[in-house]
Amino acid sequence: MQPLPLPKSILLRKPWEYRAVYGNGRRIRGNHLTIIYAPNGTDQNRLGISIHGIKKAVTRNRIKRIIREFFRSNRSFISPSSDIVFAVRNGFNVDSPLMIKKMIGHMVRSTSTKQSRTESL
RNA sequence: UGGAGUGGGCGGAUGAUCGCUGUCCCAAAGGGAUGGAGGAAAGUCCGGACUCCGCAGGACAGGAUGGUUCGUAACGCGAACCGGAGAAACCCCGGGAAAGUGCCACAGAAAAGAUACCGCCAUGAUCUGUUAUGGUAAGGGUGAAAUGGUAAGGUAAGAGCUUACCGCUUUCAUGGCGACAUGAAAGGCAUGGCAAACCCCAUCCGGAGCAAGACCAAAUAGGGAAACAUUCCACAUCACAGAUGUGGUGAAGGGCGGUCCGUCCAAGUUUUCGGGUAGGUUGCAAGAGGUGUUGGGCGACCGACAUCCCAGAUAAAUGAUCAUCCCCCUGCAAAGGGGACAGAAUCCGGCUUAUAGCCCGCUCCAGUCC
RNA sequence: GUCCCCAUCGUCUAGCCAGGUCCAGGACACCGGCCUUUCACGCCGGCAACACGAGUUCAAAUCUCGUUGGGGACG
Repeated sequence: MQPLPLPKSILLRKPWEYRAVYGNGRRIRGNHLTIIYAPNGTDQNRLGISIHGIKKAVTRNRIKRIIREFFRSNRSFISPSSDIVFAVRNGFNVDSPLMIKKMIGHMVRSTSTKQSRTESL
């Protein structure tokens, strides 16, 4: 394994940063999960996580850690460098990084094919 | 052996790689060392520490607690004991209803110092079916609850009317720090229930809470002050609306307009001051601390000595993968699946609630054998 | 994080403080009937709820404790 650090400088932390992504971003919808991303002009992706409606602190922390772990190992899964927000809603029951990797891979692939189709048309 | 009750403990382990984070060291990027969730971190139900505000002293109001004695910084917590209830252990309950007010639906005669529905008894009347008056509260009936209980005597029938025992009340004696227990005497029954109804008694409590509080401090708007500017200011004169003269200062912004003039609009510009927002620093972790030995105490707990430092994040760190082992389930095996409840946010002592599985101790009941 | 409040038919609510006549009342909605040529209006009837679990009490929507859910204040 090569080192894949995840410092705090590439995490979204302030409310206005999240608002900017929500305002200008494109959305990919999944099962109780929406990925919103907007190009940020830097040379790397930045990560934000928003969890709604999950009351147990244990599950909330678990989801946050899994998403961070996925992002750490797949830093550039969206091609132009963007600010990416994972918006999780109640009912999200993914419990391992492998599951989320499959899920997000599926989501990204379907949207990219759709985009390429629309572009070809 | 089976069942029941109750108390305590554990809450998967080790290693590797990649990440996050606190502290320390080398220090220019960066590197190294070391630490990194719980018994409930939860609910926020109590009690404190800490911080700010308030405060002569006292009383009232309001709130909380409620057998006794200890323990504790304190508590609504804990320990031991007392009483009640109860096959047993255990669990549970705990001031006052003979200070006052209030309530006790329906049913019932009557729901608290008032009385008699069915009854029982006596006397009178009588058409022999009953009826009037009086006595009585043993029995029946109502109800969640009915005016001491049982037995004997007694009586017209009955009744603490009398007696014995039990209960109750009062007084005394003995034991105990005390709650209370035991014994004796007297009274002759007075005292229904509800205080998680108002209330009375005793004790305790000032209010807010780390988003407390302290410090540093952008941008924008607004506030105070000063300077400058505005057909302005100061002084003098006049016929006092205003004009003139002298001196000072300065001719700045926007709209109409080709430009000047003109006209309309706005009140500004600069400096500085303090409050203070975003943001940052601090409070912020050595403590009513843990562990071991030992002394005191029935125990909760307290003392002495030694030793250890054991999370401090801030859109908020403790994670992922792999390997080996442990426990449980399925399976002949190989193998597969699973390992609860749950995540620190100023810190402690409790309570309550959630919790797969496992381990240990004590008590009671039943059965079998000796 | 700290501190508060609330929960009753499908909806809005009364009753709770002072427990009993409450298997819980009213309005709108819904269903059925009457009226009308029909609809509406009106009249009559029906359906339907005390968040959950313990406790106190003879008796709990009401009093006490806990749980769950919902909402609010503090930067």
